[in-house]
Order: sequence, then structure tokens, then C-alpha cells
Amino acid sequence: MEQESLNGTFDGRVMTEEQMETLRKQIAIYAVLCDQLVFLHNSLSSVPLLSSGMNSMGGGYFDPMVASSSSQGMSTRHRWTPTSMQLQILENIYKEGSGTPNPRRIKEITMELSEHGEITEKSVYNWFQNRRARSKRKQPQTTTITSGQADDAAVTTEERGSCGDSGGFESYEHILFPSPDLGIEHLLNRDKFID
Amino acid sequence: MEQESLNGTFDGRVMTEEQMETLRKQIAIYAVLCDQLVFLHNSLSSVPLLSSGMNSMGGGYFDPMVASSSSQGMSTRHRWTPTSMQLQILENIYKEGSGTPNPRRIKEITMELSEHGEITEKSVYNWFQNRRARSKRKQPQTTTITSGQADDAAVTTEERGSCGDSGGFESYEHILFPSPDLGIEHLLNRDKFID
DNA sequence: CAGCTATGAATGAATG
DNA sequence: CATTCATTCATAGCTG
Repeated sequence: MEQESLNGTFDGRVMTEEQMETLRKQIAIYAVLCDQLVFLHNSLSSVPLLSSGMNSMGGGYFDPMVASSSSQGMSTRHRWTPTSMQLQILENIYKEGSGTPNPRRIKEITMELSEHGEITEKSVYNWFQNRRARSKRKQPQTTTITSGQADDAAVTTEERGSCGDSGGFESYEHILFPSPDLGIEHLLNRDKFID
Repeated sequence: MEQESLNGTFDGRVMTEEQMETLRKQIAIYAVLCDQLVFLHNSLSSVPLLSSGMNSMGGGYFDPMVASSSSQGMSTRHRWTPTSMQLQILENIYKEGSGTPNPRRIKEITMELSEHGEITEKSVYNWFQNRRARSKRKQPQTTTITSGQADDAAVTTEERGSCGDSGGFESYEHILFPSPDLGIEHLLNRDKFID
């Protein structure tokens, strides 16, 4: 049901199970690692999280702060670009059903994000607005879902040409690979999560 | 579609570009996170242990083309390219004062265009958006062709060239999994008592 | 084969 | 919220 039209080409690529497995594993490992590291950090220190210049490598896309501040009024760059960390956090929050970003919450979030880079409440607000609006395009799929492809990775075939709403066109699949329970413990094994 | 013709038996699975992108992003994010956390840790602790699991700013992300790269026509990889027919139609519609591409209309157009090639609503939408934006930017030129030679549209000619990718994550040139080599475990094993 | 240009796509911000 | 605008990234293709 990819495209109802006559095109037979499916916009996808082929991966071997092996590759998929590798990917999944890596993500899982990273996820756990990050988790542990954060926890660890929080445990053994009370210093504010990094906010130095080390976030230079944090940009999902390279950090465009190289802009010349030489000219006159071009002081502040337009279009805020979230750093990886900010994005991660936002994404996380977004998932938590808190689809109702009330002003109060926004402030909190902004606070937290500011630890990882420049951010304004407005931006946070915008981000949520956009996020919602754009994912609104990925709802209709209630017909054949029942078959339950509870395989391992949820490979959902996104279709954008199907009929349906008459709203936005912004669509974006948002798959999050579930961290398989590959006992990472054996890696960081150590109940040493200080507490 | 790319190369199954080469290897008759290719046990793989299909992923959409979106999914691939998400994966890539996630890995990159995790890589960065881990990296930063490790760095942070190192700067907090006195012991010069561990190096981040992956080459720090080596840049994560892996190449999109995992198994293709063949000479075949991986035509539909990204970036839809309108056929002349489609273009004609689009131009036509554009001119007809339908500068207001309302969703409803878009669907119709998509339908029609699909008769002449692969197309998605999103693409149609994008096309109109770009079209307008572009023509709008060309207008303020006020027939002032006088100004020498190299001026016309070069206003925004940034270093769009192939330079400066040093440090960006989007510069996936080669397959390159950050490959968390678990150097972290050392960290977790000892920093425990640091402080 | 390299660099440039045109243009498809993604997304932050603005507007109704 | 629903749409639209603007800016920027990434790439297909032309050209020297």
C-alpha cells in the first residue's frame, strides 16, 4: 500500500538482518551507556552539567556559530538549531504524552535545555507546535495494522501518497528502535550505580 | 530494488529512507552524548582514564548506501525529480493563479501527476513552496542588470561548496559506525570512587 | 573529474 | 491549532 499509483518502486533500501542487528545493538548500547553515564555523573558530582564550549560538537548539523559577527546588526543568528542533546531531550519529553505543553512546563523545559545550548521559551514552544503539527500526518494506518508485525524492529512502511486528510503535508516517520534487552549489564556490569 | 538483481538471494529487509535517517540520527546523537559524557567525566576526575568509546569528533553517521553502490539505477534514493510532463503540468497550474495550493488541490494535482510518474503529495507541496519562494527572491532584482557581472543571484553564495564539512555529522562519506568499543567499562569500573 | 548551479527536502519561525 | 513563509541543507546535473 505504499503508493497506490502505478509506481512499483518502493522507496526503501535493503539491509541484511545482520546489519539491522548491528544497528539495533549499537543504539541499545549507546542508550544504556548514556543512561549509565548520566546517572553516574549525577551521582558523583553536583556540578552543573556541561555548559561550556564543549557543546561544539553537539550540533546535529555542524555548529554554525562561525558566523561573522563583524557586520552590523546580524548579531543573533536566526533560526535556532537544536543541538543533539536538546533534540534528544525534547523528543523524550514529547513522547511522554505531555502533549500539552503548558506554559509552566515550557519554562521548565527551557531551563533544562539551556544547559545544553542557547534556547528560548519561544523556541521550545515552536518546537512542540511544529512537532505535533508535523506528526499529525502519520496517523491513518488503522486498517492492516492488526496483523501485528511484532517481529523485532517495527518496520513500518510509511506511505505518503495515500488518501486521507486534507491538512498538512509534513510527515515524518518517527521510529525509535527499542533497546533490545541485550544484557548490557555485562558490559558495565557493576551495581555501582552509586546512590 | 537496487541490487537484488545481482544477488538473487539477498536476505534483507526493507527500510524507508525516513527510518534510515532516524537511525542515523539516533546513532549520531548517542555517539555525541556518550562522547560528551565521557569528556565531562574526564574533566571532573583526576584520573586520566578511558578514551571515549568512539573517535570523538570523527563524526558518526554511516553512509546511507549500505549495500547498494552498484551501477544499477538507485534512482529513487532521495530527491524526486519531476519528469518533463509533470513539470509542465505543475508550471501550468502554478501560473493559473492557484498560488494558493490548498491541500485539497494538492491532492488532485498529485493524482494527476502520478499518471506521469512517481510523485507524492509531499513533493507536490514542496514544489509549490519552493517555486514561490524562489520566484519571490528573484523579483527584487528590478531589472538592474547593470551592476557589473558577478552579482545576480550570488547573494547567498555561501561556501556551499564541498568544503568545510570538518566536524559535521551530516558528512557521512563512508560507512562509519561509531562502534562503541566499550572503553567505558573502565570508566564505570573505577571512577566509582573518584570523589 | 571538479566546481557550480538549480532545486528538492527539512524545519524553525510567523501568521490566521 | 492549522497553514504558510523563510532559511538552509543536500544533491542531481551541467559545464569547463
